[in-house]
Amino acid sequence: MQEISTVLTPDIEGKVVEIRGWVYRIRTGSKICFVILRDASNIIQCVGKLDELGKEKFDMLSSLTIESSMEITGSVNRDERAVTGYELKISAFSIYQRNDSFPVSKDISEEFELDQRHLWLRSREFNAKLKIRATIFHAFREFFDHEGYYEVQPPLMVSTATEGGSTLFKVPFFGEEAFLSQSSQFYLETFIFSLENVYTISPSFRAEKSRTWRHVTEYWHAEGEVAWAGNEKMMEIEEKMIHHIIRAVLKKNKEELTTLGRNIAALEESLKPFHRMKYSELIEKSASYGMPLKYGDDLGADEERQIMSNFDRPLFLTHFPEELKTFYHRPDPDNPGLILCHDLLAPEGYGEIIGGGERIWNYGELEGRIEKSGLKKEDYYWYLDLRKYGSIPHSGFGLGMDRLAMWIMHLGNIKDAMPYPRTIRRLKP
RNA sequence: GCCGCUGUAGCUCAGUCUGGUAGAGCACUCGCCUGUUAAGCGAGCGGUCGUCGGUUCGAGCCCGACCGGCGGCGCCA
Repeated sequence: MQEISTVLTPDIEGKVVEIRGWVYRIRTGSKICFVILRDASNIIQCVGKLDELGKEKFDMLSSLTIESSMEITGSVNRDERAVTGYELKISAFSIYQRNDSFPVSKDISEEFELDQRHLWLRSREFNAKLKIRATIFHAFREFFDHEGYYEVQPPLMVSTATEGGSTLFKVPFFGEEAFLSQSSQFYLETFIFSLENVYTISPSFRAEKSRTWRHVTEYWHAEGEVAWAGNEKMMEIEEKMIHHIIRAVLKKNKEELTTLGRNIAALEESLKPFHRMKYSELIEKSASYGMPLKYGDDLGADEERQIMSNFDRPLFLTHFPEELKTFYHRPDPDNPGLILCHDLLAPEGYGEIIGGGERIWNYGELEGRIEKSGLKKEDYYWYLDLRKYGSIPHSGFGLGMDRLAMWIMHLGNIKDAMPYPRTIRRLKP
């Protein structure tokens, strides 16, 4: 038994092989039948003929349905007429299951496709997406492991919010009220006092009633926290990390990128050094980017999309005004009113994929910012404790893995970049 | 929370303006076809037109209410 991809090579030509998988397409004539078989690796056209199989076997073969599972034995030949260049001449086959007609066919709406996601995962398109996602997740871990970071596991049921404004999912918790984590940042900060450099990939949940192309209520959040690092250092690390991920995808998934119609040259542009710009500089140049902004304006989806249509690779935007960022960001001692933070905006109109920066490490300063934000000090006692016992300068970041995947695959909606997206109206399948 | 759109066969849609008893393609079943490429040709199967109420001799179509769904913005990753 072998993978279909290993059959599609010149040295197998003329040999007899056994393959197994699912019927991807079937076309029948009265004396000839084409079964295109699919497995995890690829597809191959198999041909069965009446005079070679006999009537009983031939009828059994030609009455198969799309997605029926089977195994096939036959000899392989090069054939320009076959989709993947090789054809298997069927000498024997056995059927695991002949199913009824498959619900997913051509002419399906986006909504129906989402209802049938559990079946749609089998499509060549989603097969390619899942392979690319696997590479992205693996490459992220590989990068930080190689750099000597430790992967840690923060809790997902928590008692406090990280971002002030975000809405939290409530969960009953033995008579108390718990929330699903919207970011592991604060917990990651606790780990650095033991391990110094840490990262995690874990789900984050946001109960906002968002209906946009880049928001979902459950997403994979890759976060890192680095002891002794400043904003500049943090950006250097992130740039290397993104470069590593893109290089891995280009190395392992060229075929899948092609299946998805991704412009590979455009993606390769992002292997070059990223652009860097201060918020104030962006405001000055905003008119020339076709999106005039004034100082103090925040960047919405339309603004980011318009600005990033001017860039061929990612842009680090730094030094935002204090009012635009949440309480834990560290103000710049050299530039009053500005924050030592960065957003990484993806090119080709994709916008924000990372938010990060230096964290306030002075106790009094953090205490003041918590109070100013109208939050209760008691809820954050453990977070404040970190600034009480051996506090150090440190930075961190949060990366939306699904947004990164959406950009790398050049998709129009985050829901198409993940297998089971959760939105305000979707909890199934 | 705000703005826009939508609901007819298993799926994708037409029919609604101009009211007269339900259509196409795909899927499925049967038949034909010895090289198909989301094959083709012929026949068949398939619908309480989102729900409730109203107008009318007559409502998929007009009016009202309700329910469901989609897209976009804000929020951010």
